[in-house]
Amino acid sequence: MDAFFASVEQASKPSLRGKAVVVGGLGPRGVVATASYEARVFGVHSAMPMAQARRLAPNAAYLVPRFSLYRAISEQVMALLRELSPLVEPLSLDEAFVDLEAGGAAWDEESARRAGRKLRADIRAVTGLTGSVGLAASKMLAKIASEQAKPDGLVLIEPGTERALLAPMPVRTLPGVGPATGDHLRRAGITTVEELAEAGEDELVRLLGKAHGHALYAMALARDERPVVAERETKSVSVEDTYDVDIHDRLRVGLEVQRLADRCVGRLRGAGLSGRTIVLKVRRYDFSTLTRSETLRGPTDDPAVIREAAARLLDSVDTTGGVRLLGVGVSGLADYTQEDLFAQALPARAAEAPEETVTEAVVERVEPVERQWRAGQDVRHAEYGHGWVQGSGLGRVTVRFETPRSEPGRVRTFFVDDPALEGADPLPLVADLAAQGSSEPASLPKSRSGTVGGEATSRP
DNA sequence: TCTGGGGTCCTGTCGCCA
DNA sequence: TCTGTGGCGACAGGACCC
Repeated sequence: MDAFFASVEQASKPSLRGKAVVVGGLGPRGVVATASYEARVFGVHSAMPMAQARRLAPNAAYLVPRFSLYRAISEQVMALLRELSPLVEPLSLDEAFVDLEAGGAAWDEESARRAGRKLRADIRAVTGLTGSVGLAASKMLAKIASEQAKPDGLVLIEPGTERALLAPMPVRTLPGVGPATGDHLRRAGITTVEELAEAGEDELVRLLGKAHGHALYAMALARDERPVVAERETKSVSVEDTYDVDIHDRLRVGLEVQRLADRCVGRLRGAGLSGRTIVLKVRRYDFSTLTRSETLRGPTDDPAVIREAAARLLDSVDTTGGVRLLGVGVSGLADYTQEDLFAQALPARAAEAPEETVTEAVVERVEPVERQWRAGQDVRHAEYGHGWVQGSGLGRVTVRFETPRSEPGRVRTFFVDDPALEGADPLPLVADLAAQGSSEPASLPKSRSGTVGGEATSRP
């Protein structure tokens, strides 16, 4: 999908179409998640600190991400991809590999192009958004093709032309070559894919290590045999928070770690998982990051156990000077717990000690009660109808009243505690055919499994 | 300029054990 | 009994991706 988060916001907010839109964290330490193509003209791009983006594009619209909406749209697109093939590998909310051959959707160049064109049309019809398609004989090449196809295009890499195509490209084009590897290679005099291939496998292994060296040499020769894998097991679950201001108070640090442990357990349980290894992550005032981990004898999803482990790990960390980020994670996952095993062995004991208050403790902490209006949030006003928060401050909130299928709307300002104003669910971007003629208001699918797609591979 | 959040994978080191 | 070696799990850090 092209500039996915920003495109969704433009589709749901008519007044933002054709304008610079930046989606990301709006706090003092936020970064850009996605910038619309109009914002990219100013030099704004993903992962850039928000403060810098605001200097480059002061007149852009700055919005917080609405993940539940993106997820719902992602699921619609993933469903379209699964119509093409059972082998769909989601990479993120807005990208996926599809093995067209396995689904019988394509067997040569022409059929692949046809499938790609139809997919793009279907995505537009179902979501109102544009997606780009890269067609090639391997995942690496399909990915490169889809990058070339953006925005709103389709690129097919013809078999036999791969090496010639890759040769002049910068090494950074290849997946897995980031800033560090790119620098490393540049210092060794390697800047293009051709030079990578010429360097030879042994030299690359010497420079980058075994796994990376072999993999990169293969990619430089356009060799990539990795299959499209539909089901991937989760390996870890984690939550982390960056604080607007560094935390110095050791007591507060401890409390935050407990809170994060509870949130992590909430996620773990939500996924029906438990884990053996507890990981504490601390980013200090100077951005140095350290992790401490502890492996238990068996997997657990018990908040008390995970809180205690996280607290022990914190004991071994020096936080003088302040911390800017804390995180708690669990890995070594299983879909059962050590307690389950005990329960099987001792059914009588399990019955006499019913699950105590731990679950409540986890649930209770989730929702803050305070009323907050965040830029981009959907709202409904008793008199003016559906709109979105354009900004808030000084006890006022500014709302623009418009819907995905209306004309750009008017702006009105209210007191933040105006009783006529309430939070609302996002409206669908495209007229929902199923809901038309029914008394139910149109709404997005709440649960369907899957995620969004961009790349497709085929072996013509 | 001042760096999010959620992941995956790889490497080096250390201690234990056969 | 002593020494060497290799495998392996745990742990910490780093690179990368979206």
